[in-house]
Amino acid sequence: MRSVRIATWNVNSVKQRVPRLLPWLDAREPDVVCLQETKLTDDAFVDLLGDELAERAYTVAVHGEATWNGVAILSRVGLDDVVMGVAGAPGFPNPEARAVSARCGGVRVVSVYVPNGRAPGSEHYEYKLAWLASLRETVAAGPEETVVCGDMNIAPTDDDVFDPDAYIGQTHVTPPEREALAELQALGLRDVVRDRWPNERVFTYWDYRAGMFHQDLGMRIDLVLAGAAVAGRVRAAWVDRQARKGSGPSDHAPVIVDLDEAPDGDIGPVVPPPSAPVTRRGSAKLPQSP
DNA sequence: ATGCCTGAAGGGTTCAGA
Repeated sequence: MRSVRIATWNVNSVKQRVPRLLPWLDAREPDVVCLQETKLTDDAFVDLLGDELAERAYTVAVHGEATWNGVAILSRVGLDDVVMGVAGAPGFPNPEARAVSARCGGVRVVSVYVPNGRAPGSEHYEYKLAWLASLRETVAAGPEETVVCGDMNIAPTDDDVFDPDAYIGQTHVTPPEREALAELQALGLRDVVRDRWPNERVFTYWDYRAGMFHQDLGMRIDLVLAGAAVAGRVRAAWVDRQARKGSGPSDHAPVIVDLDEAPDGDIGPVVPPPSAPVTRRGSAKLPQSP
């Protein structure tokens, strides 16, 4: 099969983001797109975008609700075995639309919007940890050919925030959150963007306020976590900062990952992918996939 | 003054986000 481009993007209201989402789809031509914070019911999503997506050959799996949360997967390389939500996951207090998964192009793709946590020690924080434990249990059923994509609402390390001191006492950086993420990754999932840019300043979220994006004061909380069979195919992995610029952006940028063709028959050795293009610190130029 | 933006619901404001 041909190479596959997978992207994930917290759009912060797909209704507000239509003028950015459609041109972005046309420019980047992703084969699979995981969306988060769609903030629409399934019917409203299909009414809003069904025709536009069909014109672009995307099939859609939506799992949404009014006002908050909401996830989706768009695919033009097949969309089978769709599963809404995470089995056994807690609600707050009722179940929320925070996960949808499907088999796309031979890969089990999971689009997730992990609970925010609000304040360490709060009820919502405990909910976040419990929800992550359920996600881990579900992924554990078959991590090899799985890719978990989305807004994890956790910065994996201090290198993933602009200033660790600015986050003392905040969610997204506490040891229990990072441990929950590490336990998910311990199933064999690779953080493919960090693997590609081990020493770079890479963020995916910048607060709307106070010119945070302009100053590149952000966090890396939107991740692509790939099982071994997927991680071994990664050819490029980058953050599309262009989509955070200009008028009417989401506060998150998309993450884009290109996979080589799946090997035929035997899997063979898992070799490191060729080195990615280097972006200079402070450069306005985007890392481009080959 | 965590609410310097932004979005949603709903009503002249509040809550949520990370």
